[in-house]
Amino acid sequence: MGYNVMSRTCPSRVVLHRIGARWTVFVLNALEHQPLRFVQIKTHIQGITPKVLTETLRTLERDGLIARTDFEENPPRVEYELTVLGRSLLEPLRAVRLWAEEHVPEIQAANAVAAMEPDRR
Amino acid sequence: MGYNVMSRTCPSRVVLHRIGARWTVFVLNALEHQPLRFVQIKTHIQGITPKVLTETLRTLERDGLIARTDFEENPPRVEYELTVLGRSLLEPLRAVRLWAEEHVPEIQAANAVAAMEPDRR
DNA sequence: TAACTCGGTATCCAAAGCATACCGTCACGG
DNA sequence: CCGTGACGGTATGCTTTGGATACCGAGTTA
Repeated sequence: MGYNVMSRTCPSRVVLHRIGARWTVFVLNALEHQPLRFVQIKTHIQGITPKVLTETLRTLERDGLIARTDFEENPPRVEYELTVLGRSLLEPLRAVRLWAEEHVPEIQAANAVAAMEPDRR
Repeated sequence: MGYNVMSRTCPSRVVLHRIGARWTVFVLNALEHQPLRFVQIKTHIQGITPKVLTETLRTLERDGLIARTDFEENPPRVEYELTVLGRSLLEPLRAVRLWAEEHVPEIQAANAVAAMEPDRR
């Protein structure tokens, strides 16, 4: 398959940029074990604002990674869940997340060292 | 290890956001096989602007993922290469990149479907 | 009828990213 | 000795994305 993320016009470039979008990883991870409602996702991912969460969810839905179900009840109930496609992305992303959680000390150490070095200009 | 990316204050959150930064994946991938010079990286990653590349390189250097060597020659020669830490991130990231390259058609199809649906409001 | 819940918008501001032009140093060719 | 070019970036100005906070509409409950 002739896709190559390094090419400026390659569609895989777009896809990779989308995955890298600030909150994608967090949302997909939040939905790993069960469908969740808007407020539940927002609570789970501490610090995300409703506007950004809405945008992220819409994008993921358009890309076919999550499905949105509006039960049209009242008070409103809307659930988001991973699609098969979205679930297939979980494993690669989990590896990255685990790497992040494992290597925090090394990165903090590197930052500490860099902070005491004279600025390069 | 008590790190959890979902916590607002957790350092792993910062690390994960940094990995997800727009160009990190591309730069690390570019350096996979050998050290490269600034212009080589810029050529390899089509479409990145020099300003953004500079910022990305500085951040990666601060985080200890790449090393910068200035040979102080003339014309200037500066090489960037992965550190051991940076190299350890390659494998998780490669999985994500491959996923992106593999699932382009599905995502394009999902977008095509979404484009013909009436707007939800 | 007033308060509450939920799933968002509206508004405004800050930060990140992009396009383009330009710079300083030195080597080299003429 | 002067112009040209390579390299590794900066400078500038703009657009896009992200963030904080307030608010809304519908229906249910008290």
